Parts: sequence; structure tokens; C-alpha cells
Amino acid sequence: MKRVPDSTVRRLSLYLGFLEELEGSGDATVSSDVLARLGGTTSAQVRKDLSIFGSFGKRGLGYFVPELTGKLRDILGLGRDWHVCIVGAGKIGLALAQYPGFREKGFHVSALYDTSPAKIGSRLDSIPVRDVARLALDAEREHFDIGVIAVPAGGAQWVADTMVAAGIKAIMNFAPLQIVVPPDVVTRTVNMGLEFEALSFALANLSK
Amino acid sequence: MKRVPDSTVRRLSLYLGFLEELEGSGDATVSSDVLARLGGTTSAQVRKDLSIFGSFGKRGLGYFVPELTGKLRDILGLGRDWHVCIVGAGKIGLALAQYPGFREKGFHVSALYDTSPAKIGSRLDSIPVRDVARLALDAEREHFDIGVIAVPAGGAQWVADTMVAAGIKAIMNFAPLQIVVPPDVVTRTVNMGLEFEALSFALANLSK
DNA sequence: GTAACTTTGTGAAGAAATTCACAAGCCCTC
DNA sequence: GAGGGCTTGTGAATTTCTTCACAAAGTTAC
Repeated sequence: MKRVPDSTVRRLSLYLGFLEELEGSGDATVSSDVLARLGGTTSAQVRKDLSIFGSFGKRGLGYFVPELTGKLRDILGLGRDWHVCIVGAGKIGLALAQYPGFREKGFHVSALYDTSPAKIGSRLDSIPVRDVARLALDAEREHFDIGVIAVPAGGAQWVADTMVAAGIKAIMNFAPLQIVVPPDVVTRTVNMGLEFEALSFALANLSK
Repeated sequence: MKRVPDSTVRRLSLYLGFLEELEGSGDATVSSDVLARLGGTTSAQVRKDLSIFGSFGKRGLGYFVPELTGKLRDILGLGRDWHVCIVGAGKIGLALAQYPGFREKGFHVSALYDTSPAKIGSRLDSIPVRDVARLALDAEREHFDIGVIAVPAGGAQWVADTMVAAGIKAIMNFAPLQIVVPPDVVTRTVNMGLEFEALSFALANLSK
């Protein structure tokens, strides 16, 4: 398939959000122009983004909301359930495991892992908290699609290596650190500090 | 000043992180090549990023770690303290208000705002939780540099409008929704759902 | 002091992403 | 069923970002 820019994927996610809202309010069709306004972009951009994957619209009318919603879900791989394991039963790990919207999108947290004996063996809702030493072993029985790293910077690379060894091909990293993985493993790093520093930069340079 | 790509700002933040580590381990100088490796980019990219703001290196030697650290802090506006108010005393709002790393970077949370009478009037550490209706009024006395939106999607635009009316020029938005603000106000939206959907997309298209 | 080696800073080239602009298709009205 | 009005899909133009490649400048070793 044609290479898909990261920015396009982000925008498709946004469009999907808008479409779900529009579906709720009963709109049957939507134009690229409306989607563009909602997403803070241009109608040409919307059409280009979609055109990578096919032509879903009707000239003179726009896009059928339910149809495009479905297409976008398919494209983004949201039609199915993903099995997720979270390493780090701290604030972020627990928040994520409990967040209902996460499950609704098809991300099922099968297990939490930690090193703290106080936490190991407990349960959060129905999710077991296990010793991270068991991760590789468990991965042989259970299949994890996505691994979430929610530990401090120091342990992140070790966790990543463990996940890679366990055959996990997609890693979401919340540690404020670049992790290194083989080329066949996908990672995304979410770093709130970075976002705030970008805001700080913008503020510091508002006038210039 | 020359326009600075968003991607450059993100990388500068990354470099700063590495420099702070290098400073800790006592390295006196660092080359663009080393920074590039750490950040998963190329040495030419590192030099271009820096060259937007000046020439900080020494040919044949590299960059002096403490000097470059300082320059980057300046560039990113991290030399000073920013006054932050957070609207929404839920999970995200509270987590942010309590996170020590946040204050260390110069982001001082002066106040939390909420609508829930149960929360209004309480304190988190020394941070007061106030009625959001007071925000505009408070902003006249206290000066808020950055407003954080940590409320559900439904209330986000209203909070944004209130912040804009209160004269806040930089908004960090955690609601899963694009907020609309005048052109002189900077916003950044952090949307974890988007990140996971990007991962889902990558997984769904690994083979293709 | 000189030669060999390193590393920066930066124009120029190349690649990637966005915007423009318009033909083609579809709806709606009369 | 013909004409006017919208909106898509997409090549081409433009803009933006990244990579290349190399002169200039500094360091180190002898």
C-alpha cells in the first residue's frame, strides 16, 4: 500500500470522532468542507487523506456518515479487539486500565504487570496484577497485541526489550525517553512534558 | 524570527532531555552525531534544528553540554516560571497538579477549577480548588500564562472560551476534541485515544 | 609547525506534505 | 430532461521539511 503519512492517520482519527458525533445527531451526509472546519484543516486535505484509501464520497452530496464511519473504523483497525498488557501499575497504568473509553474502542486490557510485591496478586476490576518477571512466559499462552510501558524512565528500555522478546509488535511508551526496538516493532511515545515544552516555546516566542 | 517547524520544537525538547542526562554523567561535550543517535534522527537534522537559533558548537569538538543545555532552556522558554491554572479537578487535572516533574520544569499550578460543589473549597497540597465561575474574575488579579482543559468533551469549548475571555494566551487541551480559539491564542491538544488509534492502524497494516 | 582527523554550519538537492484549481459527477428544480 | 448549483477526486504547483555533501574551522599527535 502507498505509504501513509503519520499526520494523515492522526487526522483520520479526528474525522472518525466527528463522524461519531454527527451520527449521534442524525446527520445523514457530511461534506469534506464540514469535516475540515471541525478538524481545523482544509477540504482538499480531507479529500486527499481519504483518497489514499479509496473514494468514499458522492459528488454533489458529500459522504454518507454511517458508511464513512465504518470505512474509517476499518482503516484504523478498530473493527476488532486488541489485547493489551500494561507494565507499570502506577498512576498512568491504572488510569488506562480503568478508562471505559479505552475498552469501548476495542482495547482490552488483559493484564497489568508490576514489580512491587504489594501490588502483585491484587486485581483491578477483573484485571490481574502480576509479576513482570512472568511477562515473557504469559505471552506464550496469551497473545498480547499491544504492550503499554507505564514505568519510570529507568526501567523503560528493559520493559521494551522484554516485550519484544515476548513477541509483542506494538508498544505504547509513556516513559519520557526514546526506546529502541527492532524495525518490525512499532512504537509510539507519549510525552506530556514535550507537549508542555512546546507550549512554553510558543508562549516565549509569541511576540517575535 | 524564521518560522520554526513543530517537529523541530519537539526534537529540541528531546535533545534537552538527553543533555540533562549527559550533564549528570559528567560529559563535557557532545557531537550532533551522538544527539542524533539518542533521538533517532540524523546528525544533519540536529545541526539544522540548532542552526535556526544560532551556532552553538565548536568545529572538531562538538557542543559544550552545559552551554547547549542553557541555550535550549532559553529557546524553549524554560528559564522562567509559568503560572498555570487547571480547569477540571478530575483524574488528569489532579495528576498534573501533583506531578513533581511539572513544577521542576517551571510550570506552577496556581489554582484548580471545577464545577462540583463537593470539590470546590478543598485544597490539593496547597492548591485551592475553586468554582470555575470565578475564573474570569480571578484572572484579573492573578496572571495565568497557561490554561489546562481537563474536563470532558462536552464542556471543553466553553472552558476554552472562558479562558480566552480571561486573557489566557496558551491552552493545553486534554479533551478529545478540537477547540476553536482566536489566532493569537496557542493551543495544543493531547489526545491519548488518537495515539492508540495510530498504533491500531500500524498493527492493522503491518503486513501490507 | 604540520599533517591527519573530527565536527560544525549551510547552501543545494531531494523528498514529502499541503494547497490549488478544475473537470467530472450527482442532486434538485422547474 | 435541461440547467444551475454543489461537492468529489486528483493531477499539478507550491510549500515545507529532510538529507546530502563539502568547505571551513578546530583538535590532536608527533
